[in-house]
Amino acid sequence: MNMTWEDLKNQLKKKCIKVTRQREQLLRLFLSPEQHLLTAAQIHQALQLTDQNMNPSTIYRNLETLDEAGIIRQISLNDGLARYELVTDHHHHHLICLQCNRMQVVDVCPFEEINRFVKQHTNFLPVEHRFEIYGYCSECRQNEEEGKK
Amino acid sequence: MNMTWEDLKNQLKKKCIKVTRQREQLLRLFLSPEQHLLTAAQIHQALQLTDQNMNPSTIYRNLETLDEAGIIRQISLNDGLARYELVTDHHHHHLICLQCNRMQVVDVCPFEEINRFVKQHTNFLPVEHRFEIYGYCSECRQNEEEGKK
DNA sequence: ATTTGTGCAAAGAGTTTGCAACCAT
DNA sequence: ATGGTTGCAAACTCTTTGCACAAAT
Repeated sequence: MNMTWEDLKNQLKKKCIKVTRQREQLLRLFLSPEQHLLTAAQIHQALQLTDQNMNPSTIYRNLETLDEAGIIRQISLNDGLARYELVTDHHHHHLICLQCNRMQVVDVCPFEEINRFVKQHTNFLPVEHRFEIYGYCSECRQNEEEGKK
Repeated sequence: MNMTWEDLKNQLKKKCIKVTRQREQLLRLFLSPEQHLLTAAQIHQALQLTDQNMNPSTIYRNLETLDEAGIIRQISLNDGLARYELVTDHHHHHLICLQCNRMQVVDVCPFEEINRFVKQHTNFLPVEHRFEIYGYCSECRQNEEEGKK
């Protein structure tokens, strides 16, 4: 069900993108479930913590390459920083905590109804959409509660 | 129904933000219906076309001031540039053309149903949300059609 | 062997900040 | 009068680019 490094490696090969150490390190980050959605800076920092550090140029160039190849996809949230996530066939949206910025995935999608509405009431041709809900995650709500006691 | 410069001026006074020439010029841009959603660069350019030019620092500082005062609100779209719109009591979402980047407003909002779903199935407390649909506006679709003939 | 990718350094955008002069209240 | 606001210049952050060397196919 979940994607593995082997899956990603196959995608790279299929698209004639060379499998380098740097690309492996970068892509492996996205496989950890806690790190679905990463900025260039977070990637840079995460790699420094583990082993080698990767040059920012390399990170940016690879993010662009992988985005163009459809292996990852860019998403922008309210802070204006470019974030990336793996492309999967699993359609989803995000719940983003206003306090800790962690993100969880939610499977519900209102698009079909809206789509009908838009097609019926406007001349606009819908192609893709983004839907993000901002609020407070269970952990932050719990911490908040405990702080009050 | 639509907001006027007098309305905005009253909001500034109520919040003890001085009514300067620069702030009037900047806010008046948002009153034109074609210019709901503006980047700092678009503001800079628009003001140069009309009369005086405004220093970028002044634009950025005022966008921040007005955002904090709740008179305008920041929105980020897929290109990662910060955009601003007037805050109104009129809840809406955006249709953004992938070709010309123009934006139209749509009143339909799926949030209530999703809200129920999220509250029922997660521990997340929803506070606010964003929903943008990307596609092709009627004008661009028409131009495309005519290009084919 | 050839092509593509990497690190480094420098350059480029967009944005922020310190400071002196200016303006709204 | 005075406290907030502006313009200018410099600084800062994030990102991109040119080039020589290194690595993957």
